[in-house]
Amino acid sequence: MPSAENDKPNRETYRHGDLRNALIEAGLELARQGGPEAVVLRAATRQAGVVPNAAYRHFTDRNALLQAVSQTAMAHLARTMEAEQAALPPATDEAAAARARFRAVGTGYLRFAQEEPGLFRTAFHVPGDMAHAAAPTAAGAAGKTPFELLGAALDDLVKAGLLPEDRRPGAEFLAWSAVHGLAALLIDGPLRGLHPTQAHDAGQHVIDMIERGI
Amino acid sequence: MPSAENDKPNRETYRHGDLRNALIEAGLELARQGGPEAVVLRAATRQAGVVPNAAYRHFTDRNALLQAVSQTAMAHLARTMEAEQAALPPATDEAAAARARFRAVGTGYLRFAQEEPGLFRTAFHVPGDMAHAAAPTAAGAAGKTPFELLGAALDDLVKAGLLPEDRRPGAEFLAWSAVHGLAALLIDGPLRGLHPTQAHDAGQHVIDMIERGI
DNA sequence: TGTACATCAGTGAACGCGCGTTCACTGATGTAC
DNA sequence: TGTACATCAGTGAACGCGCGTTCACTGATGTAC
Repeated sequence: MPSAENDKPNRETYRHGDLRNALIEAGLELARQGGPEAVVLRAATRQAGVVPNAAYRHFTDRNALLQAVSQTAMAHLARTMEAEQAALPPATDEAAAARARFRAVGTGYLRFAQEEPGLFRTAFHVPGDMAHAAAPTAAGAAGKTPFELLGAALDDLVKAGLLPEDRRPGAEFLAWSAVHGLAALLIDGPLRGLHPTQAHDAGQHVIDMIERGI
Repeated sequence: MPSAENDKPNRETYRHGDLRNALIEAGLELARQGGPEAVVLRAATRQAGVVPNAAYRHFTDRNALLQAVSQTAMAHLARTMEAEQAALPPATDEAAAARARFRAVGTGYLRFAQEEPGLFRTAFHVPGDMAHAAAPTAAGAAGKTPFELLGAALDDLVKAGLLPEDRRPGAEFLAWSAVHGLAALLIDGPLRGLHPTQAHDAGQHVIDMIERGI
């Protein structure tokens, strides 16, 4: 039973065991450090302790690997957003809870963008076709997507009476634009290198604006 | 007197005449079609009808060329924003004018992003260090930057009494985030391929949100 | 429980490619006399 | 106005590199009898 990764020195057979996942994991590490361009097939196989062409047993080409890595990065983003919601202190009333959950969607999104800029950029990198921030993985069984989390939070805002029903349609794109834009400015725009505290404040201000303007 | 570009067939001397600008122009064309990654030194020299290493008479390396192209793309963005303002019909009063000018800043920004996605991405590509959307070119004498245009529009909003003075500080980052985020979603996000009309509408909605939420 | 065999994951070697960058060069241009 | 010369923009050839991808292979594994 070979361990799933880092078995370069001590693999007991020439068989890897779980190369597909090892390659995705390696790709994630590359993406973490250098974004989507850094997801290089040969580098991933190197990191998995395997010969370059071995990757072709599991991915039709480099782009297929990149796509898998991208989807995984997107899943990580969603998980971070859910974690942000899960960490919320209990709210006094349902309205306050809905509002806190909504804000956590944005805060989690921004947290991930700042803590994992390489993965964030990779998640939103478009290999051929995109929209997988919105659509769940074709291979089913994935958790909620970032877009779905945002939609649910907005629905709750309406239920709690904090957002008029007639403002609900299209609201996700307003909120998403504002938060996504700040993320971009923080990652490779003029707000790069902002102190995490200031970045957090900027995030709260943007979310304030969304709440007011939505 | 060789023409500035496309003189591959009919250059009368082996001297180019204005290679530096020709390379930037070629780089812009590459960026237009494929974004910053497409700004390949050899491709630029090819398009300029010159041998690869000739570029080194004018740029220390590939990155210096990319940076020059990026700055030019940013200038194009600013010019598009100014054009959007200049095309505004005369307003009835000063407040209406200020408001229209503010909205034109965002509309022009989004127009450029959608019409020239490759250049837009290149303008915001960070070669080493960035923030040149905010800071004027070191080599002086450039026009207003996008950031300066936005700042001026916000100042006018305050003067016209449409924005409380205490909301002015930091307002550029709120507005910028929202518009920039929409641009990103339109260019390589889930809103890609949106019909220009719908994209325009989305832009107006985002600007509405900004006006309300700022 | 033991043997024969098909499968297919990973090997080893090689390919062609375009890239950025270096070197020593040449010859058109502008300047000094 | 004409000649000698220094400058330096562009040439020509070459480099080493890492990349994605292909091919024919081998041998560990699981399955059928």
